[in-house]
Amino acid sequence: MISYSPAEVSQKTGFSIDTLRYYEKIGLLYDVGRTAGGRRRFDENNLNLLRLLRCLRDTEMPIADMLRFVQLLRAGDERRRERLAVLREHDSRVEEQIARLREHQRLIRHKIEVYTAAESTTCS
Amino acid sequence: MISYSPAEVSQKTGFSIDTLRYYEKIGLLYDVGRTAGGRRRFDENNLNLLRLLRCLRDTEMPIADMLRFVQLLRAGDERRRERLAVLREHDSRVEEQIARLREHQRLIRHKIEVYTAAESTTCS
DNA sequence: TCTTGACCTGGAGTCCACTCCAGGTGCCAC
DNA sequence: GTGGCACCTGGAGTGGACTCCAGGTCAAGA
Repeated sequence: MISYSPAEVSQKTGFSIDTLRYYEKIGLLYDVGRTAGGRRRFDENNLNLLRLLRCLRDTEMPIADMLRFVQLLRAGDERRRERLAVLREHDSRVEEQIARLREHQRLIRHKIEVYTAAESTTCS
Repeated sequence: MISYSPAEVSQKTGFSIDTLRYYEKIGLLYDVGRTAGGRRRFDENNLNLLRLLRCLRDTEMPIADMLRFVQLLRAGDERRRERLAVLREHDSRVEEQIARLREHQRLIRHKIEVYTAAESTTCS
């Protein structure tokens, strides 16, 4: 099976090597292989998990929640429903997040228009 | 002119009273009135600025950048173009942010389908 | 064989944006 | 005039998520 060095994984996932070590230490990342000399070797499974963690992280899921999710993952099929629930709930939070951003963008764009129209310094 | 107590402003803007004080201390919020006894009284200008700060904050603008923006605000009309530039640039970052969220949402939704379809525990 | 760069560990340090605290004062209703 | 709540200040503390460090090891090329 193909395996990857920390540097390669860092490059592929955008997590720093320190972060990879940190995630492994706290249990977010598991089943990471080692060479005889003790160096990490990451496989496709590790990479796929990291890609999912990247998504969850970038959509504001706190580490503690990701940890619970990973525990459900490791618990196997009997907790599939719970994993599903976590993701569904998170998905709707992402939806709200996007809506909020759009809302804020509206005001920012309004300000842009106002400044483009060259008015006074008051914050109207 | 109508003015508001810290508690009212906190309620209206969603910033805690401590945060209002903090923002004033670091210079994000300026020209806040006081009663004879030293209590803050906020006016419509303060409120409008806070509303804008809320948008910038919620769209991930760091405090340091907001501070630069506020300095441009206070500098008056001659720096209107720079304010405009800051907002335009930020607007496009918000756009990217939304795009990234959508992208991540796609993977999350894919996972949801996968789990709904009841498969193994590997992170595929 | 030697060098060099990537990697290892545990633990301390950093950064950001607040949030809390102690000790004191203002103000309004009763 | 007094009780009690909202508010004041400077400064210390917090939480989350890394990031850095010292001191050592591994491994591939010259």
